[in-house]
Amino acid sequence: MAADTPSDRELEALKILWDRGEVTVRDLADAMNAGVAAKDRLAYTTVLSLLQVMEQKGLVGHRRVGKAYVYVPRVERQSTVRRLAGAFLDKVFDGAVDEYLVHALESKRLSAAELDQLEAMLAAARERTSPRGRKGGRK
Amino acid sequence: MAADTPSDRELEALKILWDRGEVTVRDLADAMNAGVAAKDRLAYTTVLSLLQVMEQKGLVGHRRVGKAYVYVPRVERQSTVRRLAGAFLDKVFDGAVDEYLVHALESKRLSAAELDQLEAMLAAARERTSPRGRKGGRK
DNA sequence: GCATAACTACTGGTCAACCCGTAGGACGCT
DNA sequence: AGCGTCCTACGGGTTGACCAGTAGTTATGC
Repeated sequence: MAADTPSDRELEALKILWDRGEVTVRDLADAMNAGVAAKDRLAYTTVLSLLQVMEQKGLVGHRRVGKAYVYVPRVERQSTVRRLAGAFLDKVFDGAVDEYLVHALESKRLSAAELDQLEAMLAAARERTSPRGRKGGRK
Repeated sequence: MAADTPSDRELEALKILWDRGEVTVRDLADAMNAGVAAKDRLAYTTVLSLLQVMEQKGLVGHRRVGKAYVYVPRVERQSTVRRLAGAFLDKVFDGAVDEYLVHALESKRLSAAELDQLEAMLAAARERTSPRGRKGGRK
């Protein structure tokens, strides 16, 4: 019962679920179809099917409210995203994080604010790796 | 003809291709089966099929050498990986790089060497973002 | 020449993701 | 009760990834 990993569409649904806390099928269908070309919109029953499969995977749960079901996420955003990122890392870079970050840094242009934030995270990561004796004790 | 994006297995093959420059079908099959439980090994013809599909996608090319084919990559590692990373970013984080990096940093433990390397890259990224006027002029 | 070994081409089967229509049930309104 | 509306359940069709066997082809050794 380890809660399967979401497919692309399922992730899309989960993002909305995480955002709203809970949704009816119609809520989700509307959200997923918002701003989508009419020809590419998903049918209501398609979204329903998606949720049913997701429930079987342990990704969501539901309860009855009136005549309709209300769905809630059963997996955390944090852990889910982390697992996806880890899998991606292994798949593409065989776990070589540095290279992965190079591409991340190069593929997008980062704002100065983002860079500051990253620097802070790097420092934090450094702390975590060697909680003590840093040599170059900068900053 | 934009050279389709590789599937998981195809990426696995491409990594070997990039590493060796060129391979015969047998080379690749052996490489992919190295250190794999006997029951999970791929049949020779499976690898052949994989390469044929990859060729159709524009990912590899081949030439005849003796009676066998020698396959070579037709896509660059750099651009391929970059595209995969970009797609992953959009899919999981809607393109929010910073959050993506947080997870990267947190999901794996980084060595001190990796951290140093990252710091250097950060500095480089900073240069790129604002080629001039750095204020805190450190280092 | 001819058998043999290794290679390629082709076809097919399985499975998951994805999409949707139809049927049937529940509810409210008149 | 009858009807329309909205909901869920269920079955099915399509596609791409993946895997592998069979048949035909080519080089090689004798």
